Amino acid sequence: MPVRPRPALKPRKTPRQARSTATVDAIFEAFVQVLRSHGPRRLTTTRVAERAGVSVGTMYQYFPNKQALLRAVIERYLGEVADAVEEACRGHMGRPVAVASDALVSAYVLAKTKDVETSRALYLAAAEVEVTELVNATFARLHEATVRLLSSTPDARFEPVEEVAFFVISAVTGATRVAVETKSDRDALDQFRLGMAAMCRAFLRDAAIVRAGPAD
Amino acid sequence: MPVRPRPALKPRKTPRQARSTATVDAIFEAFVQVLRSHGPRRLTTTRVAERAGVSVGTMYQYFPNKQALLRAVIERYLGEVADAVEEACRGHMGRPVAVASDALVSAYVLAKTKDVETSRALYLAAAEVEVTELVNATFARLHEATVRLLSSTPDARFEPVEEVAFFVISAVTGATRVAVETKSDRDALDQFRLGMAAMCRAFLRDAAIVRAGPAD
Amino acid sequence: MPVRPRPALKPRKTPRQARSTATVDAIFEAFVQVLRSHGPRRLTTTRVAERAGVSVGTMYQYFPNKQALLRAVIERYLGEVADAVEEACRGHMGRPVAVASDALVSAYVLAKTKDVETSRALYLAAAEVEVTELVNATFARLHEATVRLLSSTPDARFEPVEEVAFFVISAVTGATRVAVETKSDRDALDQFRLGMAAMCRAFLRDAAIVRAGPAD
Amino acid sequence: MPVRPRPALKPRKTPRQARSTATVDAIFEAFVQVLRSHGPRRLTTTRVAERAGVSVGTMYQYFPNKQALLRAVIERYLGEVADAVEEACRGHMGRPVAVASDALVSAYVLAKTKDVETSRALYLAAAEVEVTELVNATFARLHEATVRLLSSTPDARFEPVEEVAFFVISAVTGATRVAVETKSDRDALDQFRLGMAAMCRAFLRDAAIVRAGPAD
DNA sequence: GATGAATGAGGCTTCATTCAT
DNA sequence: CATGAATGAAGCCTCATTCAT
Repeated sequence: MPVRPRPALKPRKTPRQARSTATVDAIFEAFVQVLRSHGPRRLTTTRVAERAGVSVGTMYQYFPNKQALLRAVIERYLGEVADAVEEACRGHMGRPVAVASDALVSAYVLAKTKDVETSRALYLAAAEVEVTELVNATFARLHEATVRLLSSTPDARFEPVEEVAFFVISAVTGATRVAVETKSDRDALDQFRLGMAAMCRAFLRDAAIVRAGPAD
Repeated sequence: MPVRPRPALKPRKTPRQARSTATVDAIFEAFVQVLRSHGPRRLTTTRVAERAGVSVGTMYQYFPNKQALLRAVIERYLGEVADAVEEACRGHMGRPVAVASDALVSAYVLAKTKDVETSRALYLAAAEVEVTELVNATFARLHEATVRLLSSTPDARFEPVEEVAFFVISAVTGATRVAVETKSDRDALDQFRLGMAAMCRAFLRDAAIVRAGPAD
Repeated sequence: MPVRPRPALKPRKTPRQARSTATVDAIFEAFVQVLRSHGPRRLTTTRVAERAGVSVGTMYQYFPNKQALLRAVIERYLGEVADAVEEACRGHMGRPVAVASDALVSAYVLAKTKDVETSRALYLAAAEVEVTELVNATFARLHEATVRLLSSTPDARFEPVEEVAFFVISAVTGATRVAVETKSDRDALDQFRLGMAAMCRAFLRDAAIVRAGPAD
Repeated sequence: MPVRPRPALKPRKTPRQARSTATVDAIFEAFVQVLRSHGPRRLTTTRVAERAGVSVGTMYQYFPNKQALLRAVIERYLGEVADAVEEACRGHMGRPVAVASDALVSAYVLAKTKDVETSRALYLAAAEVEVTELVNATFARLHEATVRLLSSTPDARFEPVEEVAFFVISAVTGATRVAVETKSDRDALDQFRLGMAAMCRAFLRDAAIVRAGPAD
């Protein structure tokens, strides 16, 4: 499995930045809206372009084909999520397990939950085969960050840390998916976040090999 | 067959049971195979019929349209999974939390893991809007069974059970999805099952309000 | 609109073959007509299907794509031409150069000239890259047949036959193309045929190394 | 520049001659290159402009549409060929048939053969309906020049000279096309030229009505 | 019943041409 | 004037569904 993010799918051209950024944003936004309102099978290039307020031709100037558009949308979205998690991990290296775990879970859930509707829509799009590698690569990023984080905790050691990290990430990403597809209101989602954090904390406490304290 | 009434999509006819059962089975099997080999977008009615060894016309005798076929396949599959979980729950009512939890998790993971390729394929098909309700209904069945199970444990009480159950089911189903999409070999999946069980056990131990023992 | 002729109350003699043959013929005919009336660039699958009286879908059941259709049309046409020439060659092995030459030229020109409009149209289609190999292969067949024919003449020998044959075939096919694109009426074309025969006769007489007669 | 008036498609503007000539040349060159590398169907205005190093907009300043560009390219090319042949004819008026014939054939074949790749490419482009008239007009120029040449030979007379000329031109142009599409290396093409000259000489010797010599 | 050829709407993509900058 | 982004008609092809045999 490829581990690192694919740089791929640049827009075909890079015209005046301002305009093109706006256009690309509009297309991304339209993509999500159409996905939401019509479902993945009725997500057509024409509909996206129309919704974005540009012609198909224009859209094809930015994305060489539908697949590329799909990948670009997913890539940006997953990239943001992974960025948020990585930053949280970097910011909590060396902290106690419970703190680090909470930070990790919170970062992920918040990122996914910031705009539930979008997250929900993109889960559907992520089922397409041409995007599997992107999903896997993102999972790998999350996994790696978690491994690093868990390796840095002063109060516990995990063995094998890769496996423990896999459980944490699987459970968090998987459960969050269910939550996003199930709940819409802020409160419920916040509550989910706290609950999920508790679950991971519990699991990690259990899985930990307690590190000998310096004293005694 | 699932316990609860199926709301929709009966075959149009019910002739000689033996033959029609065989045909429907062949179609279901073909559906999954085509899904696996061609992906959800190239899953066409013609291809499924061809693979199943019947004509499209015949297939339309059993399923009024492609959507109905999709729903029937997903329904049967999810039904089996939910059946397995419900049975496990029924079989472990009144047992200690740890035992009950392990049984629940194992039942689910085993059901999903019995035929990984099929499970993996159907995750893709389940992204279609027309099966969302089915997925939700199944989730509800799992949730309900879990609530019942957790309410029956003699050694612990959960408050609110619904929420605790939600976490367990979310984590288990979500993480299993990740595992199914990530791992293929039996050993890894068995190991995943044990790990997941451990995670839930830990969470439930933590979440439990210890019940007063009979003595005192 | 469906093409199907009402079979009336006759014994169904012609099951599948008849219908598909008729359809393929109709498509070929339509192809040529559209080519004639719209030119190669406006030769679209839709237009051909429409003209043939079938739906695009039906056309795609017979030909997997436009290219395949193009090749099939050209292949059938060039095949007939090459067949005619080969037969003429076979039928004149061992005859004197002048006779053999005339037979060869006549056979080719007649084949190309039988239906000038079609020949003219197909010259346009033959410019497409995906058909070059077919054209070359046909040229090779003609060349080979000519080589055999010229090698069999009792009254002359050619050295190297391959080259002499190349000139004959190049001139005949090339000039015929010009004639077909230039003239339409039977008389002019017949006259062209005779003139071309004369030209080749003259060339071959000149190129020949006279064979020693048996006597004297 | 050709002798006879060009009927169509002047550039829209005629500004600083130097620059526009250079631009037009670049466009023509690009046209041929794109034709060669992408084939006639993928010969797009954008690609040509890009290859020529100008913007599409600029190209449309010189040629009102793609068709006009196509015609201009073909016109220039065919014009050069016809010019070469006409000049050869003018230069050999009154010479003996064999000499005149050789000059004619050589001039044509050399012109077509000077840059085989270009000639080959342009044969493809010439299949478009909108250049038929150009091709015919060029053929007419060649035919006329040949008629004049054959009418000037002191040692032979042809009857009807138009028809004889038609055969010669048809065979030469047609066979040359085959040669250009078949052979690439200089030697083979030179050999073809000599062979073709021989063929025409033979034909004309045969077709000639010998002119009474001055004596007797 | 069973069959599968036929249908045609609709999806993706290209490219000649225009026009605001 | 030159530029090249934007346009959208039109091309190719797929596939769910029907219906005559």
